Amino acid sequence: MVRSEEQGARGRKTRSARVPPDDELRWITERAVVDIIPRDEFIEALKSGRALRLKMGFDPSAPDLTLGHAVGLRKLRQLQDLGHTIVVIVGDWTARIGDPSGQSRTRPMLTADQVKANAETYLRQFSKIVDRELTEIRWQSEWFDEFTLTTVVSLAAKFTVAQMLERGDFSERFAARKPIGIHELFYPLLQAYDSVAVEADVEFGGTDQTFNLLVGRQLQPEFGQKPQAVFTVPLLVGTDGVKMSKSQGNYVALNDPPHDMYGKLMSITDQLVGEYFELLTDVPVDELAGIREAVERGGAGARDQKMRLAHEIVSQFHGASAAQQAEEEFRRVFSRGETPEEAHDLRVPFDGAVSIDIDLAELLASAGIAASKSEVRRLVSQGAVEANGVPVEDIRVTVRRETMIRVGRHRFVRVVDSDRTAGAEG
RNA sequence: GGCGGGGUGGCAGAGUGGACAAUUGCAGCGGGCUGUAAACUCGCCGCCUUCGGGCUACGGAGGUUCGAAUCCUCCCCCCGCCA
Repeated sequence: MVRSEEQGARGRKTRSARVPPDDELRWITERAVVDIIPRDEFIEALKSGRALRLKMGFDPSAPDLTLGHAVGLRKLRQLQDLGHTIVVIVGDWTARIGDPSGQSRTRPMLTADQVKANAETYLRQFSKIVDRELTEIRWQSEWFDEFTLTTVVSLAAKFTVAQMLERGDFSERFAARKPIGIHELFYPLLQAYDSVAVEADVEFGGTDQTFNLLVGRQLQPEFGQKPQAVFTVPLLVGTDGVKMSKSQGNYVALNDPPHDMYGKLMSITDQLVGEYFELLTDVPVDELAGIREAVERGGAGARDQKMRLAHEIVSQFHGASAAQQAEEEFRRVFSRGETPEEAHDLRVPFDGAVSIDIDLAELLASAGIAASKSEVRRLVSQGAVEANGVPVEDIRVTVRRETMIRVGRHRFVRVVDSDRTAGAEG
């Protein structure tokens, strides 16, 4: 019914947006931007004061959003604040195909329930950056469920194999005689059709999406629509300086608790600090050069810049006081080597005794702190485990209530009396 | 339809009858040094263990053998080329 008010691209009710002053316009179109196609047209559109429909899609195949996603979402937020409309596409169909970038295999089909759950988690994280209330959320199944073989074939008929081979990873695989599934060719097509379905004015994505976004731009005129502009943002590099990806474990998730997020940001390589500031904070552009220099000089100054970065970013997602706490905790544990304020409690029955002997292997493995008992033995033999600051030499240790056990650099657990805890709760 | 290549630990990729829980690289984990950076360095990296050893593993099922990731049979799966 939303659609009925806005029949067709030309008949759509035009709403207005605020026209940004020049400096803001420059921010929008230059900072954290790789390419805008066509640039001039996009800028004209922003100046026209007409509310644009800004499309961004996601596949509900993996529920965790990372700081990498935040780059594009922050851009969308900026535009949303001007009064433009964000249209989020839940890619419940494309998720079944899996974006063929990389040599990823065909993913298992997700059940409708999984998709729904993932989409919900996604949107919750999404809302940390953009205003969900003002966002139009659309599911691909709204239109693709209606598709027949006829529709599919005629859609496919609008593109050629040569056009598809323009895409880097396809042409590389083709050249290397590596397999390319026919269904993979449909990924860009379906994504492109989304743009038609929602009448997108602009589509956003990381640079790895450029090809897909352009296919949308090519397809729209076939349906009598004005071709969308294509807006690409940089891909955020992972904490270790390599491409950020979940399988590498080098990402910062938007859902990470404050101290984790803070810690991960403190562990990024120095060269990344400037980039992270530029892409993920509102720190003014003229300060960026100074930050980069400070980091380059190394030492405590570099660390301080990193702390500022961590503070800035944690504040965005968890608020200033959480950021403050995370920072204090960081200083306490890593700068001063003290034990953390908070630690996961492991409940052990003391049966009234003051101290008891426990099997660390059993305890840590069953609590999920270590992968297996063997691993605990290894850790102990390598001197990686300490109890109340004293290295543990045997997997059998004597502990008292509140004994703090440290595993490696940043895993802490506290032994508590399960009897007492139970009593206190009841 | 014809011909060929291949399925080994998170990945890549050796091994082609015993010395293989399986070379090596990457990733990961831990110690040292530091700024939870980088670089460097040392160690670990299937599970269980009373530390003697035991168990499970090289696509699946059988078989040959004192002994199989390695040989044989059947099956399943993947890939390329030609038509």
